[in-house]
Amino acid sequence: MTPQRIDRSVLKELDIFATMADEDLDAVLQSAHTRRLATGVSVFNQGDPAAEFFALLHGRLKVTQTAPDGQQILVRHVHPGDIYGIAKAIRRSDYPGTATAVVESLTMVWPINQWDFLVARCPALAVNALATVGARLQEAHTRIRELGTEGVERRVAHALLRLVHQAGRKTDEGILIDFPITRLDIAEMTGATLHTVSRLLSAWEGRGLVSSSRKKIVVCNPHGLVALADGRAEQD
Amino acid sequence: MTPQRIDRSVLKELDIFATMADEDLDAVLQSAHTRRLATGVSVFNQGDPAAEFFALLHGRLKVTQTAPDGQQILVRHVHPGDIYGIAKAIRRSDYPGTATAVVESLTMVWPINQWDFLVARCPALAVNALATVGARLQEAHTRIRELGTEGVERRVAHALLRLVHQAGRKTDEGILIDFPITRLDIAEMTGATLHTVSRLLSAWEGRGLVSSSRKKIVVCNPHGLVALADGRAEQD
DNA sequence: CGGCGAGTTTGCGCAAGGACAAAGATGCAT
DNA sequence: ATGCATCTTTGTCCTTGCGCAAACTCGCCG
Repeated sequence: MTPQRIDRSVLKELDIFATMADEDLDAVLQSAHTRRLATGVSVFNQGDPAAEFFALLHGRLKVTQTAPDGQQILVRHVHPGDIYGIAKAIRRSDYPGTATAVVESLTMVWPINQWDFLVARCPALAVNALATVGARLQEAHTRIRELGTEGVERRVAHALLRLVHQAGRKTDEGILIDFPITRLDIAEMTGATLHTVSRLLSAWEGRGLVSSSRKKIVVCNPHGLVALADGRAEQD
Repeated sequence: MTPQRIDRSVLKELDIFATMADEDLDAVLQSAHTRRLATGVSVFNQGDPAAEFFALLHGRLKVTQTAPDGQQILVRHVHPGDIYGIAKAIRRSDYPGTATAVVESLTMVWPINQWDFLVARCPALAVNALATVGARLQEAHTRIRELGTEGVERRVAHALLRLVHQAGRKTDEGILIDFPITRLDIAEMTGATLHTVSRLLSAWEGRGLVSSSRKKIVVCNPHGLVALADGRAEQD
């Protein structure tokens, strides 16, 4: 499938471009192209020279980071409308993580040198990017606090609620996390082992809080999960 | 002591203003004033409406964040030359944490409404702030990785090395962390208890890695500490 | 349609480090 | 000078959740 024509209106969906004038949007479109991503394919790898930056149009990505000793964490998921891979904006010359499609996805791509050009032309871009990165920083601090002060059960509950917030879709059994996610993914998000996550989900399933199967999680009782996350013991 | 006259040259020391033209610097100075902070005094408190933003000239601050359940973490230290409290830049109307002077300090202060004004006048400000926040985000991810995958000993070793990097001063016994810091502070930086931190420092002191006393830590053998942080067992 | 690989479940034992407790140092304040 | 608040050390016990091991299930690919 050949890269398709993208319309200005698509860009306006992206927070980062939302405040830009039409002619600036056209300039942004000029230098962009799109790329299809099959499930499991990586957009960039940790350590690669940062040659491009991106915005996700459809699908989902996960961003992981691996330590020298091989230990891996899941940094965040990328959802439609998010920009990502903006290493240049934070003055890195390489990507600090690896971005991988967890479902078939479609992304916009810009050559990295366009960043400075676009920012010069439209300073609001830097301001918007600052807000985006700031929001990520706050979420990171929240995770640090959880990792430092809460037990595994509460951390996993928080992570699940965050996923519900980011990618929840109502169904008749409850709220579905609307992309494939494994026990290992959740373990890497929460600093647990996949074994512990599996045990927790089994226990919760028994209590009717969630309903899960292979790569799929439905939260049946969000209220109960919030109680768990807040550390209030569940009482039936 | 009355607020003293600040010179342009002072601003140029701050990363965030480093690239600005002289007349812009003067505009920045116009709206600024300075404030002395006695040890233990807070500059702003978590949840306060964000009315000002700041840059530290002398001294040290610590930024803490407290969860609803009272659990606290130490988010970071603020060093001379850092800007902080820029809630507005990341579109928050309140401060997400509390900043407290750990030694007598001197800070610059701007009314928050100056932020938009200054950014409009000098877009480089947003670009520089983006780089600063980006660097903090990367550090936060590193901490998340450590918290999720490493044991307490390695985490404390990493935290200590980071402190050495940020505020190390050579002395003849080794590298001194150049501001008062308690076991509890380190515990709140690493997700440990002050008891465990105390035990670790005692053990390390026995091995000649560090030398510590009340609110004071000297790293005697940085190389050995790096070995610990990397998870390579120490062999004498 | 059968096999294989990725993902999941579950059991068991153990170790890291937290909880609790109490005593000891240090230095500031009056 | 002395007393108190803050910070630190150390001991003992006990829980959390990880390590290891093994079986099981699902769905896809040939």
